[in-house]
Amino acid sequence: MAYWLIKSEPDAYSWAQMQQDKRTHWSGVRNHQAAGNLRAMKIGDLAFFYHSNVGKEIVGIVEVAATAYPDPSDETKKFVMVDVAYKKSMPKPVTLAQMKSEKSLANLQLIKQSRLSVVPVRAEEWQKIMALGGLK
DNA sequence: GCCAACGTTGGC
DNA sequence: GCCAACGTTGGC
Repeated sequence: MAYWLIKSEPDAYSWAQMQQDKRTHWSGVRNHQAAGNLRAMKIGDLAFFYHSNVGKEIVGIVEVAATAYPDPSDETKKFVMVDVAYKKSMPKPVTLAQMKSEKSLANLQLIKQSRLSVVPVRAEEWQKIMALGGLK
């Protein structure tokens, strides 16, 4: 099983909305590298839900519920989307500042490539962030 | 095919 | 509001 981190601006689609919807189409990705990550997702993979711009923190966890399929909102037919389902909220949101101050998270793709909206997370990074967020 | 100009994302 | 990073577009 793989781990990921997906970003959303809360003004566009917030965690509160995700909790309400329970499941949503993760559409609108228009970057080939991010799309490649979407294609690599498997059912049951977990992803952190990160609020970019406003908040700049990981607020929850979602589970991949459908693997990549064509994004109908993309006229070029090149991009895909996945479905994700609400899993749980972070008892304590983990901020970007917190992650940057952790030496063990120095290689986070989120930090190294801040503009990418779908990034992989290593297992050890996942565990570390879970602990920071008050889970397990 | 190169590269300058421009647009977008996202942190500060 | 500014700026760095980086992707895309279009002229040549």
